[in-house]
Amino acid sequence: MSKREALVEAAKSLLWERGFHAMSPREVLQRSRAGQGSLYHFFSGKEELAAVAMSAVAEEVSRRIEVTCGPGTGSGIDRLERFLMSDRDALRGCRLGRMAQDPDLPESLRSSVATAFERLRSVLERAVQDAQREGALHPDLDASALADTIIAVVQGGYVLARARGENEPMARVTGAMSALLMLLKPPQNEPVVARAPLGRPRSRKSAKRRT
Amino acid sequence: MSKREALVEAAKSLLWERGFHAMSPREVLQRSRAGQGSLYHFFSGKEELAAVAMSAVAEEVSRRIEVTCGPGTGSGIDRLERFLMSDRDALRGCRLGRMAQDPDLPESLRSSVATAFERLRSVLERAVQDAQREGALHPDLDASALADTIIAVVQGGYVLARARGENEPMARVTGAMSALLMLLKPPQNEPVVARAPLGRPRSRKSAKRRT
DNA sequence: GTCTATAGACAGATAGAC
DNA sequence: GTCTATCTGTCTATAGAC
Repeated sequence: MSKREALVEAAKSLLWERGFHAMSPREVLQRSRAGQGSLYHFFSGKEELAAVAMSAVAEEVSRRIEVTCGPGTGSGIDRLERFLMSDRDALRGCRLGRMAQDPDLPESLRSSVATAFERLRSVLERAVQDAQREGALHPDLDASALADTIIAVVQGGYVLARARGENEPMARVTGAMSALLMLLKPPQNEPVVARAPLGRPRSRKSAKRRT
Repeated sequence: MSKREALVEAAKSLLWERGFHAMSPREVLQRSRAGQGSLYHFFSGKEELAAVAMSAVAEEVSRRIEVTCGPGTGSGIDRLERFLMSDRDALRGCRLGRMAQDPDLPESLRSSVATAFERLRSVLERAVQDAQREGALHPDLDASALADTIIAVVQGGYVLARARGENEPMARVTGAMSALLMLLKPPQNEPVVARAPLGRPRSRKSAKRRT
């Protein structure tokens, strides 16, 4: 492994474990067994190294989701279920979500995180649409918004898990969300006459839109 | 306002805006117009000041939720709706959730965050139970897990909003979650004969439990 | 109680030899 | 390309005068 690769690998693990500010050149150098010279030879400084590392992480995460939950890996509802119930080390935190919450995060890293979340939403949106087509999910649901909501539940699971210092809240909320989806099968095919309206009249998109 | 109060107020705002590590004594001192002496007279150091500030924030947030969404403030479903649709400056971030994600956060601050989330869950769990009693929400749902899931959606909304650099994802996911709840009215009262089972057989609690 | 001055450690970056 | 030595700034904390 080249020194450059070693530096990026060290940066990736440190970003995950300790965040951007605590990813000091000193520690990166120790882990990668490279000297200062190498770091500043390949990169303009700490930020560029971190940006390259973050970009790699985003690509890895995106690709993995696409492979495991993309179209062709099962029914829509199965893919949603598979995503929700993936094994997660909640206390370790999400490599993407944690960065998003860092107030000091430079824009060069944030944009990678944003792109990864976009790709993830795209995969889940497709799964929701398939589930609706397959009759496993209520057709009135906004696929794009529901996809983001499923992502939000997982991200929130990380937050609650870290707050409590236990993994349990993650399984708790992903399990509940999964149960919710199971309850949301559309009305049965038999000719149903004028069932009660589904919730009060409201736009299916978010009701408020700020700025 | 005493110097001590001024220090705590400065710490509270800095924790929110910039996080724990960036809350430097230097900046706290500038904002509070106190000198180094005052800080180290009232507190053992940065960490103790931050812990006191965080505890105050947690208390404020908890109390506000209890006042606006607690029992006696409307029907269960209205209280859940009110919580989900509260005005939030998503880009500014959640004072509690952001701290939870900080890898460098000392235990003395984390525990305050944990307590606040516990109180919040308690308020929402009560609202879910009331909604179920009032026939506005499906009785099969686990009230405690659903309460945590609603919290998770909001926390995830913050993450997605910050990742994208826009407020919009917050309204998007809270709106979608709200719509989901509206679809989850229990089966109508009319004697329904043998409707299809609600989702596949599964425990209502989280399906997996780690550790 | 509150202040200023200063210590000691480490951050991020540069210089220059090999 | 890779190294070591060094620079400058900031961090958290302490000292000691008023």
